[in-house]
Amino acid sequence: MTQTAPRGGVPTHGRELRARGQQTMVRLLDAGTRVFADRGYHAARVDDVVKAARTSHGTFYLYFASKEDLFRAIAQNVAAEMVDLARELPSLDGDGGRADDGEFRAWLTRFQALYGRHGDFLRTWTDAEIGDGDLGRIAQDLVTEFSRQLAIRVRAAAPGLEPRTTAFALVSMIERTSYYVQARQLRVAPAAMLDVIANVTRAALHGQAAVA
Amino acid sequence: MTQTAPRGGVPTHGRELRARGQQTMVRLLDAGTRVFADRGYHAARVDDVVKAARTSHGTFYLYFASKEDLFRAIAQNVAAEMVDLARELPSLDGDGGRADDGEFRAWLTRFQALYGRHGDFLRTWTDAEIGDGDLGRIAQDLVTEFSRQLAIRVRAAAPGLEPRTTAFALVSMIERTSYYVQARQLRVAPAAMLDVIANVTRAALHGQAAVA
Amino acid sequence: MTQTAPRGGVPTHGRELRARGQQTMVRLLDAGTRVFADRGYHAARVDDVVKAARTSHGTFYLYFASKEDLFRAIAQNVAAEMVDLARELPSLDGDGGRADDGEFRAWLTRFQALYGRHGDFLRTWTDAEIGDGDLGRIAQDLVTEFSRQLAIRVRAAAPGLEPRTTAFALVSMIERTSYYVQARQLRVAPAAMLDVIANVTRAALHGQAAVA
Amino acid sequence: MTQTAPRGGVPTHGRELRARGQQTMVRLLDAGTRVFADRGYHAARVDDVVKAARTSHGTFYLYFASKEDLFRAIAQNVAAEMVDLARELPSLDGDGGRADDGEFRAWLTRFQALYGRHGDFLRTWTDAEIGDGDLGRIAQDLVTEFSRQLAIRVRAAAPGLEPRTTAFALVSMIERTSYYVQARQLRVAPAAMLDVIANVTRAALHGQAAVA
DNA sequence: TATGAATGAGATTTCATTCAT
DNA sequence: AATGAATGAAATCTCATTCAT
Repeated sequence: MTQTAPRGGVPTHGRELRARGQQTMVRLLDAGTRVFADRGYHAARVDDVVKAARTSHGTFYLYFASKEDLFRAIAQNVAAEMVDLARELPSLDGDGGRADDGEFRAWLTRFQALYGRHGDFLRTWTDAEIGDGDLGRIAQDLVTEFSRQLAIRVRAAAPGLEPRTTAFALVSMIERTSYYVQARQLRVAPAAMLDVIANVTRAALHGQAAVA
Repeated sequence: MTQTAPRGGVPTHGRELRARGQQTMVRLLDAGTRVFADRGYHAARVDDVVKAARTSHGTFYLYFASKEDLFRAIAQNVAAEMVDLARELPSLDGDGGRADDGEFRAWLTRFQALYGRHGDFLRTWTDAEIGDGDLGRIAQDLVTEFSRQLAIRVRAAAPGLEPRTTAFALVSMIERTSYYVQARQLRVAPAAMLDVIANVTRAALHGQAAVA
Repeated sequence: MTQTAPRGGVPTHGRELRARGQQTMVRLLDAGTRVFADRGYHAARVDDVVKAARTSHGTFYLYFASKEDLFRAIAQNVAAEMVDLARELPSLDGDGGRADDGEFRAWLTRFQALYGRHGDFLRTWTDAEIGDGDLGRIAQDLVTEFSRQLAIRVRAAAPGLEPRTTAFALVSMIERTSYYVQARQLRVAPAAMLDVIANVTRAALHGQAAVA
Repeated sequence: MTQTAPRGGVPTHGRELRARGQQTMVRLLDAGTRVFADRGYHAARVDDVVKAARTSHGTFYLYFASKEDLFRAIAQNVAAEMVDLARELPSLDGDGGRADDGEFRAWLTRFQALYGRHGDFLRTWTDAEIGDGDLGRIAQDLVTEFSRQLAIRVRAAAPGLEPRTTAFALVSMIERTSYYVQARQLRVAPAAMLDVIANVTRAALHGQAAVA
């Protein structure tokens, strides 16, 4: 409080780590992912994390400056994975037929799988985000990049549409359905959901009525 | 943003309320809505609420059993308003032309307005929800009812489609775009968003390509 | 950490207090004075203070924002008392004889008494002071005011001397001897110390050799 | 400010030190002096010390049993230097004129220089001292020896005075003014301060009024 | 019906010291 | 002789809830 001098144990952002250190850090990240997913950001205790990682409080703060810092680190990893996937969105061109549909469906499958892996964590994002600029920015960048990538495909596939807004609507649909499915808020089989998303997307871009 | 009818907010001990008590309760509900919207569920302090309501801690617990109880009361009011709106969804029939489009767009406008009023509060829902069954149920019921109402319209309008899943996808899109627009995560004019949603919906149901 | 909103329980600086509150605050100030004096600033635990005041942690933070805040409050009280005393310094004029000596010696007696009452606390000041601007300022103001008051008397009594520096040297002597006597670092009777200080002061101002 | 002769700093296990070990120990003593001076005893982190000495925690505890042990080692060195100086106090005899004044003033200059070198460290002494017998003794011994040496000179120079108490008052003045000047609590040029101290001392011993 | 005061369990974070290599 | 990693006891502070009037 009174202290302004730099803290003793500076958390590892850039510190060189030996094998043992690497291991501990991974254990903490894994434990954090699990605990945040299980309890949510606020209910998660640093104590839960260190217990899950079989280490001590002191060690935790050797690697992360705070609970928030750990969350941010995990969030960044997850966000990076998702951005990578967004960049691999296939073209949505085609004659309005099913030419490229297969690729898009394959991509949606991968998206659902990724969301399945990270969904529990992602659901806690809003919980953590409140009142914090840094975290909000990561989330916003993620949505923005997703929309941007999709907008590029929309522009190419359906020149008559306003690409940014359309992409944004589709991203919202894709993300939110995954969220709800993951959260089991509605009993819908992922495969059925995928069909519908693909159909709605095709219809939106090419005016092709979906077939059940 | 401002609460008027204290529907759902049952006083702690089931007491009958005189005029003065009514007033205090409304002040607390209003204050709670504001404070939760501003800070989120966890960051909101009971102290903030009682200060905003110009009353005391003691009084707070005369009307609500806990902070969560207050949140639930507000959430129920908001959910009820939204369910009311969901039930007024117009038919989505038509010849695939724009016959009923006007009504749907009018409804979307109302939805956006309602979301504009309650959005800040709704965004904190996830924050509060984690780890709590009771609150989760209100949210789930809301989504379920929305989907159910929309599914009814879908069944009538596009018999070839799987109504539940389709409705679910559209609800996701409508809700999430509103969320993002409200949260200003993407700069899109509400009107433009409305156009796109209406078009995507029409395309999804009637295979009519959207026109910018 | 994430929180920027004002805290719930704002400490009492200006808050109106009822009788009970007044009592509690006084109990905390008394307890703090005792505990700081006994253990020093760093070794003193908030827990010690609340135990001594027969109250709880929560209550403590209702009245003081932090341990430092409590220290500052006590320090200000003590400083104010000492400044009051400084302002009552008698004139040091005289024919070089003992005309005004009596008054000065009476004042020194009062100073020693005051230092006797607050000395244990004052000794911890340096301990607390490190790295904190606010506290340093109070201490500096105290020394400055003491020197200023004494310089006024010196200017009148011995026009040939540089008043500020001389006053400063005398204040140093007065303060430090009291400190050492209080801390029992040297076994000297307060009365003997007083004689010497009075003699040195007279000699310094009027060139009158002291008589044992 | 920089430590050279590691007098007093006994290695933890009484080991004999090779050249490399000597070097490391000196680096730690130097670093400790700097860090304690900068931050004070409590705020100084062992981590700060090892960083400043470009070594590790493990190594630190190879040379010193604890943080306090390091402080004590440094304190002993400083105290020894000051005691050496105290023993070189010149005679304060004289005919009451300025015969020996020059020597005393030269000594004061050396004192000020020494205080200038070690003052930042000395100021933290009180900070560390609280609640610890061992450290307190070093400080007490230092003051005692200073007073003793000065008392010898007083006894010779002014037989009519009570030597111990008078010496004690003068030591207090000399020490405390140096402290304040060093801490820049009052803007006084060291040279002006020296003049005043010499004058007050002469007046106290020989009843010779000071001349500005 | 209202309120100021009090509570205390529990959370985060720090850091001197020890361990294993 | 040296070191990076780990430890865990202990400290400060928070805040939903209850109490006494």
